Amino acid sequence: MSRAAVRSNRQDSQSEPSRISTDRTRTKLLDAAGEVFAEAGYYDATVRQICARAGANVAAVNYHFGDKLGLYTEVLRHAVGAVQNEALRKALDDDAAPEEVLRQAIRAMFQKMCGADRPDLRFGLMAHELAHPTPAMSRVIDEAIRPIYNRLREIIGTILRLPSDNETTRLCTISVVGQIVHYAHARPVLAQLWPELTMTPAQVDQIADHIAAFSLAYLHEASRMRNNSRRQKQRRGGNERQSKRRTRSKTK
Amino acid sequence: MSRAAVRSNRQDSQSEPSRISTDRTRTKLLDAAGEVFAEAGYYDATVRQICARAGANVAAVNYHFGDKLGLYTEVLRHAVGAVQNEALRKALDDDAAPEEVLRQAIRAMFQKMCGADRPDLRFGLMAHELAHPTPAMSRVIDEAIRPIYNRLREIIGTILRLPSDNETTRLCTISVVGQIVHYAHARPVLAQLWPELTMTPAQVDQIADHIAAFSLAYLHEASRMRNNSRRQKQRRGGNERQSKRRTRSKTK
DNA sequence: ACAAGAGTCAAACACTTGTTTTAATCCTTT
DNA sequence: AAAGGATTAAAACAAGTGTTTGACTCTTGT
Repeated sequence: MSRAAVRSNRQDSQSEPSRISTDRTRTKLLDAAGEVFAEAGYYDATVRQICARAGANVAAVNYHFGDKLGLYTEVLRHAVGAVQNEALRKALDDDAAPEEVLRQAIRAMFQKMCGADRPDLRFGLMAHELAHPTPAMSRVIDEAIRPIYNRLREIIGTILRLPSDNETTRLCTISVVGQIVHYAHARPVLAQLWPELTMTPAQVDQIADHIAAFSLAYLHEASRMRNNSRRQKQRRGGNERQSKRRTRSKTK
Repeated sequence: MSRAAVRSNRQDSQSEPSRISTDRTRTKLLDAAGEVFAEAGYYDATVRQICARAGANVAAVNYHFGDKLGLYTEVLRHAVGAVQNEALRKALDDDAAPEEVLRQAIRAMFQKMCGADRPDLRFGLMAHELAHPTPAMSRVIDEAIRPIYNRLREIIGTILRLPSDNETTRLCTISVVGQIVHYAHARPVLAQLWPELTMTPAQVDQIADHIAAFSLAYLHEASRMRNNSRRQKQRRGGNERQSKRRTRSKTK
């Protein structure tokens, strides 16, 4: 207990030049744990499984990280810090039309979560944290989930012509990510309900596009309605076509 | 082992009038297991927890049901068979406009999954099975999930003017239930992202209505587009305005 | 060179899980 | 009332978990 505690506090003095030595098993442990945690989640992952993949002894986890949760926490720090720039980040920071940004963001998130290629660490952790929160849930949310959620709210708020902290904006954001996450969560169930759902790369793109189209229908409709009512209020006769009365009556 | 096997086969001769005796602990076990399984899911639920709530001995589970999975299977059979008629069933069998049926169905499902009142057994099992499938997944899907899924496809297909086994119909159905299930799955995460999400009865209704409106926007738009293109194809010059070019180009 | 400490390893520990055993109790039938 | 199977109860079992221990290297600073 004492040695482990001392060792796990070593990160505080990481700037010391004295310890340039091995640390190889620590790194291998971190890599293996990232994979296993992303695949199986915190609870189903076992330290023996992680150590086997890392080629290390069972005691290594406790020696280097104190305990299993310490390892998980450290994996988190690395995962969030390292992979900050990815396809999603690029899509989110693009300054194209907000509709196109949203479409690309949905595509990126969906591929990361459901794609055949090795699952992204962040999204693997996110998915499992959603289904089965760990003692580190707060950190996962604040460092991995909330930034994405906030950026999505900005994009969706722009399309809706509403502030990003508006209630409708929030509900729509949850609707969008809910659709995405559902495929990741319920994949085996959906596969049995609909065997043709094989998640080939082409199908992944197709589903992502569907989610985007499905969501944009409401976002555009709501934006249009808001625009109309505001224009109606201001009584500015304009050349803008307001042939959307039909749409509104149908929606009511 | 032998006695347990014999005992668990007793259900085959349930029509015999000879065994009207106790069976009380068996029933209490079944009730307690239903609650615990619906709350915690198959894996997190422990037989000791179930037996404690039922006031029975640990060995009772294995004596009456063979093993934990046998108990779970039996809980399933009772849950599906008993509660076949509920609010959702009423909503799904209503013959109002399909939009209204869908709205009510969403409301009923959402309340069952996220409402404050005691969670419905079926939906509790469904939710956990989605997140963490058990060896009985096939049965849960076939007996609890697939009927609802098929009925939803019929309703949504009607609105879309598409057959219920059409691909778009299936994708839309998954989008609808994905939104619903997401609130059940990710409740703690959503609560931390948005503390005002307290899931009061009023808020539950509000969210359900949002999901319905969000989904109906696309369903109506797609139905409208299909209608227009078909009319366009038939070359019947009409008074119908086809100012939907804008909508379509935006969707592409 | 050599003592001190960092790092590793096999083994064991403490605990929880589902399951089984063995004996005691209950209840029906004769 | 007695017999005998059905049911319960306490305890132990076997396997899996995270964790700790203590001996064994190997490097390192003096």
